[in-house]
Amino acid sequence: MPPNESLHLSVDCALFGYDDQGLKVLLINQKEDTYTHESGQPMSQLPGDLILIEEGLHEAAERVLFELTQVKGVYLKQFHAYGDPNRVKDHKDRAWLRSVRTMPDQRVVTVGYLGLVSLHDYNPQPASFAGGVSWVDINEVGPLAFDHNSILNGAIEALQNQLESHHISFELLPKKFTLSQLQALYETVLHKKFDKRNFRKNVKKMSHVVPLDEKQQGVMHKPAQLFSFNPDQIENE
Amino acid sequence: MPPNESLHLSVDCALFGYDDQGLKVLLINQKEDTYTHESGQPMSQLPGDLILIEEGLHEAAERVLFELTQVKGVYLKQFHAYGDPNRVKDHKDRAWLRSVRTMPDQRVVTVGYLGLVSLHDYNPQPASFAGGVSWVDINEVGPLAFDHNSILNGAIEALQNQLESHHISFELLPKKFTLSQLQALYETVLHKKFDKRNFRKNVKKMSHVVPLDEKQQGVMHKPAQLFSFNPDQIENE
DNA sequence: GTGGCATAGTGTCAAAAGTACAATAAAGCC
DNA sequence: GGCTTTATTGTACTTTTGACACTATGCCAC
Repeated sequence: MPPNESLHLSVDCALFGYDDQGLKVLLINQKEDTYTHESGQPMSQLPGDLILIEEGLHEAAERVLFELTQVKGVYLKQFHAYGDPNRVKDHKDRAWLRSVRTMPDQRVVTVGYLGLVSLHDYNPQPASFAGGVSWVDINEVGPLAFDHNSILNGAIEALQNQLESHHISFELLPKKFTLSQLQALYETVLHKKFDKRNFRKNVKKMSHVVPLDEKQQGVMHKPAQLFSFNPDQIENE
Repeated sequence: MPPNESLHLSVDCALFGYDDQGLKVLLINQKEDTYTHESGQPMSQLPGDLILIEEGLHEAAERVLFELTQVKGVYLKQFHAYGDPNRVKDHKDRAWLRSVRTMPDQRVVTVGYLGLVSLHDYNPQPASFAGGVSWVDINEVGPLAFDHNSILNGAIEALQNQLESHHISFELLPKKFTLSQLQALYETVLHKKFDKRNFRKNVKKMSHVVPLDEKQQGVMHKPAQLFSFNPDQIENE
């Protein structure tokens, strides 16, 4: 009667990091010699883990990220569940699964979480992570383990959809930022150019973006005014 | 090492039906005498079931709905996964779980699916369903089992968000419909009034809403022109 | 067959939002 | 002081949105 007595559930996190060099995603490289592409390059994957029996989904995603980055309090949001019965049955993934799981043949359903961090203020260096973890530019992600390319694409789509509607851009920027930085973020994430004057006109209508009495320092050009986000101010918008 | 050896996974479906009387959701009443509210009213819930071990999530949702309504091919879309470790631990739900599950104490994570059917053309009568199934107006849904009220709210929100962006209104209307019906649908789902002339102006810009050479019949007033959706036409919009 | 009833159908004007576009200002460097 | 680099600002035009009220057509009752 319990038809899925031995089904496993995991979370996979697409953690996006942003800085002036662009939008990146955190990937893990497996060190197993056997777990490589045909070229011999190590296989990368999104950080993820089976959830613990007493742990909520969101909690599980927080744990996975904390174990890798030692960072707490990052923005995290569920975006989709992936449950194809064959999603962990691909030949390329079998050897590695056998080496790390006690039940490598179990079906695994996974819930995808989207995470956001700024790489400006505090930079969670790959060096501080468990070995084999790195930030990879979103445009340079190769083939990943399992169905992680699909999951990543789902995450990117969710990020794009939410950027404008959910006031989450500040999760990717330093606490104090310039309007040019904000514009560059929008252009990077949405793959689209904005007119500078029109963009600034729109920002001035957002009451949660507040100008500071402070200017950029140490740049060899006219310093820009700094702004910050005031999350309390997100009302009538 | 398998930390969730005995975790269960289910799907729950919020199937919405629409007709001139409004937007309704399909609910199941349990017949167990012990599974009631304090008032003695039977407890209602969203249709759902544990997924089978070789079955995809979407497939599982289709199966659950087919078993209840005998209808295939309804629009179905995943919207959120619910994984609170205590979501099936509430006192009110225990007795019923013990009566239908071999492992009633197992944690159950569920994936919510949103379904849409038109109650105009073909009406899946509750009578044709397994006993105790009924359409309940969306504004008259009482307390449901487990966390099904949250799930239903999530489904309503997803429906509202997708109505405008995803061209799904035709899933809720008869194949041939009037513009007044379309407008009433929007007003019901979005809880918002629209101006008749402006609404029609906008519809005329949607190339996938095509006018037919046919008029309403059997009404005791000026018959309206009929329209239909052409899904192929969904391009540049 | 006329008058009443119910819903269908239609256009204009003003306000708001969006879009295209270029010159001046301020800081660091040499 | 002149050069380089990025910041900052406004205007004219177009498009979209929003408010608003009367005529048309079919059925029914009398």
